[in-house]
Amino acid sequence: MREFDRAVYRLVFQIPRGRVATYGQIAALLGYPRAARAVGAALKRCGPELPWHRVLNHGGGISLRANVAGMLTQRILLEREGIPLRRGRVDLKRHRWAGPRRRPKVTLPALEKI
DNA sequence: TCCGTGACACAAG
DNA sequence: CCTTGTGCCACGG
Repeated sequence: MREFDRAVYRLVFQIPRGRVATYGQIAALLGYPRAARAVGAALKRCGPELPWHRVLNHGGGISLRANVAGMLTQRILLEREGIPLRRGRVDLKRHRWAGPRRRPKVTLPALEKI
């Protein structure tokens, strides 16, 4: 297992139910803004425990071109968790994952007073 | 090590 | 809306 693949899986695993990300977004979040294709390649090799169906192409569509069964599967998995597809696309404006939450800084005003 | 292959992205026509 | 062409880069043979 390659480091890049592990990094992809680690991140994709964090995408919550009801949210989606794009291949390019995952790549960028990992620090490889031009490795979107490599993300797709990594997901092709991932196990079923990973929420791979939450990763879409730049237009919010499903990229499993030649795999009809896979496309249907991804669509079903998405709709099952409340992500609708209109004309074959997910509304990224509405469902895009914001990315992993960095640990909040602990400089709270309340603490300053103490 | 080199080379072809994409579950991509983006711009142009 | 297409469709094509180009850039990209990890992976596998």
